Amino acid sequence: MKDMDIAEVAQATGLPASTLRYYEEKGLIASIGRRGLKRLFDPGVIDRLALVSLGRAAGFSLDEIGAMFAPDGEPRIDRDQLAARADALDATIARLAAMRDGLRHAAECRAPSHMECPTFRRLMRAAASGALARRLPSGDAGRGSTRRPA
Amino acid sequence: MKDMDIAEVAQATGLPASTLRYYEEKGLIASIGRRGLKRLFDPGVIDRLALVSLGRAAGFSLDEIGAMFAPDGEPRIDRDQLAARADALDATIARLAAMRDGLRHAAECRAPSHMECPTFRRLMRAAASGALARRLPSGDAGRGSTRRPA
DNA sequence: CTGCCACTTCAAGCCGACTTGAGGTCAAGC
DNA sequence: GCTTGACCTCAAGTCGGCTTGAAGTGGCAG
Repeated sequence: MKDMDIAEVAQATGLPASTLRYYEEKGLIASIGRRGLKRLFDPGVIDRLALVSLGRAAGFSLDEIGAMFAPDGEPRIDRDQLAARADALDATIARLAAMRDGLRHAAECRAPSHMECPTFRRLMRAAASGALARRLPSGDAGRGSTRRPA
Repeated sequence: MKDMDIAEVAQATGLPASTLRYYEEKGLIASIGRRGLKRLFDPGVIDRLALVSLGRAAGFSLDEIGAMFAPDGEPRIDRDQLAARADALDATIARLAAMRDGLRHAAECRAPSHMECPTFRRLMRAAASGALARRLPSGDAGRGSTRRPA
């Protein structure tokens, strides 16, 4: 197999063509040329896209993923960065596990109202204190969501 | 303490006044009146906001949270809904744990390049297949993010 | 009574990751 | 040679959860 057009890459990866164009624009992938207007991709782009998907699944932003490819191409991925992300995931997991346990208890609790269940109230207090607040793994790219330092 | 103005509620909850206005607009909280233009809140709003924070931490959207308060006020929360969310969290946790293990391994792996580490490659394949894709707990409010059924 | 400033409203902006739509190009098949 | 339709570009829209900014109001200290 030689080079692929965008439809073939889309087919192979399951990603819509619009996403592939967007990724190219962001510099995450590169086409090797054109036939007329049409982009031609090297089959290696498939692996590259798998790497992008992995990065996304791990919670990295597209910009962060872009930074992981050395400007000249190869996937220079920092092991410290991976370890940091793993730690962040651990923290997230702990947070989610606490929520899950609390919810599970509240779902099964026989108190007439949730407000009368001590576990539920404890959970509420934790949430109000911000201890359970939704913060994405790390990266901290300051979206409109998470609370500001006040 | 009688009723509170918006600054006091903000102070007590750590939420910015703009957020409180936004929540009121969405029907998540209600002011009990005005002094001039200024909103007055019943101190009970603090608990209500704790509940909202809890819902957010559990991954519910503001609309879903709004639906959990019966239109007439009280927090009628469906236990099935809580159980479902707990299950969803379990699935998310499993996914994140898999990622964490994979990242940790890749970070420690002595292969000269990540591409030569079988564990890393397995992870890449899983990500490419969509098995690790970021899908929010449930709710499925169809944001632009998660992949469409094709 | 006056000035101040904390509050108000309303519309618009922002973030990330894409999607969508209008309008254009061109390689290939008939 | 002509049509077809898959591809192209570029701008704008989407989604949720807020924030921000301009312009207005009015309770309360002095």
